[in-house]
Amino acid sequence: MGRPATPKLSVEKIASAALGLVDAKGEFTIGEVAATLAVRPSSIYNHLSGKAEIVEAMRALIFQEWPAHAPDAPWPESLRRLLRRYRDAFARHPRLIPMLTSYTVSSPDVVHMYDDLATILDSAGVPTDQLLDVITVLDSFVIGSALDAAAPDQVWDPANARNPLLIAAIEAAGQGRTRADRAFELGLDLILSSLDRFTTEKRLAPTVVSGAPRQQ
Amino acid sequence: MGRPATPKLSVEKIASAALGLVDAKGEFTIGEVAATLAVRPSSIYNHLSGKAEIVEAMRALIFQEWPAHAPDAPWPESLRRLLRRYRDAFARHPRLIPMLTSYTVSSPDVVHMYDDLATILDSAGVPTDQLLDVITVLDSFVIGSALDAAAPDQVWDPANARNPLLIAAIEAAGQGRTRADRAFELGLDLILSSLDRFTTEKRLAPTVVSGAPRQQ
DNA sequence: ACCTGAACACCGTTCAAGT
DNA sequence: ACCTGAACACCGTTCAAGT
Repeated sequence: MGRPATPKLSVEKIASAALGLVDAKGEFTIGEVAATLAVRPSSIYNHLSGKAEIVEAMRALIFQEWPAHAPDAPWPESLRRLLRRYRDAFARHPRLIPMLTSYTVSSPDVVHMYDDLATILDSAGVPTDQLLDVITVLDSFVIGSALDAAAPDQVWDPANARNPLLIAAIEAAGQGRTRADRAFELGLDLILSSLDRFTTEKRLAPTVVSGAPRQQ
Repeated sequence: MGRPATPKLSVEKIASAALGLVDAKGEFTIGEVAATLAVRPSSIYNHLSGKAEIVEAMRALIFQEWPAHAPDAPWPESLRRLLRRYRDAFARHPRLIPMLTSYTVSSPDVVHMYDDLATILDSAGVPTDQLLDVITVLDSFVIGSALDAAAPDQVWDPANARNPLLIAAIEAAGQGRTRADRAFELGLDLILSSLDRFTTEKRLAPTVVSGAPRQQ
């Protein structure tokens, strides 16, 4: 029926509708997004060029308004806060995470955060030629932890284990988000305390830098 | 044409054909798998009940013949070897990784490895009620690192960065797998050295265990 | 500039028919 | 037991037509 006086759609409305569907059911189709917005599927293509672009718009949505770095805390605390906020941005939409695992790092929305990260690590004394490696380690841990938080509750089923030690460990640990959160904090402790210790020395893990031994 | 004298298909043949397609093009369709095996798409369903089961068969394929734990090395070395092997199992098929990120942990193929992991960590002195948290940390880091290794080469594009520190860091670091491998080894160093230090004390990061502070 | 309806190629899955 | 052909519902995408 021709174009309406005021547009019925926008990139944000589309991304937000898709995000609602993913949160609720773990997936989305163009048809469902269109139905949510009371529109025909082909209308979507006036605003975005395909499904992949909808996913990118969803990524932009959850990283929207990344707060500027407030550098007044000592670096371990700044770093800890940044990494928590980063993981939380993912963990608020657990079913979305698997859709974002391709080329996360290049997304322009996240670049701001890496800029902050670089500043903090530099102030911590990480040498320039190891800065990207440390960023990669932190990034890998955060994304892996977000995926872990996205996993269903019963992933750690004692029935799947054979080792009595593992069975006991599963029963001793909680379930769901509490377990995932606790593990994330432990990982932060392990990584940051090593960083703290190593940066007081001249460089990190010198034996490894020149060439890592591969496979046993 | 009815059934052949000897079956043309098997679960392994199907998984292997699909894996070849994913390695080559990053995705697969049932039709392509069927074509590769000179068979009609509907034939697949005599062996597997759908696309999701093909993915599970691919997971089983890459974890096939997980070697039994040889516990003669000191634990840090055993742990290092296990984690490298775990990551390599993924990293050999980088484009497959995003398909495996849902419910990784529950897969029966991987359980064997977690049994080994529990044994090693126990011998390292990790208390039972923290064993699963440590396993989760290691698992998150390995999976995050595998995803990083799967990322295309140009993810770290200096053009995307604004912070001069980050730009310098990107230029100082290499590209592609070498960079990813180096970062993985650094992460192992950071995590394992903390583990080593903390397990000589009575327990890991005691302040965090009872309840993690969330969001700044 | 933006919504619509019709049309397209393609995809996963089912199932009766065949040996 | 296992391959086939036909059929299905569904999906992403294109595009000329309408205002």
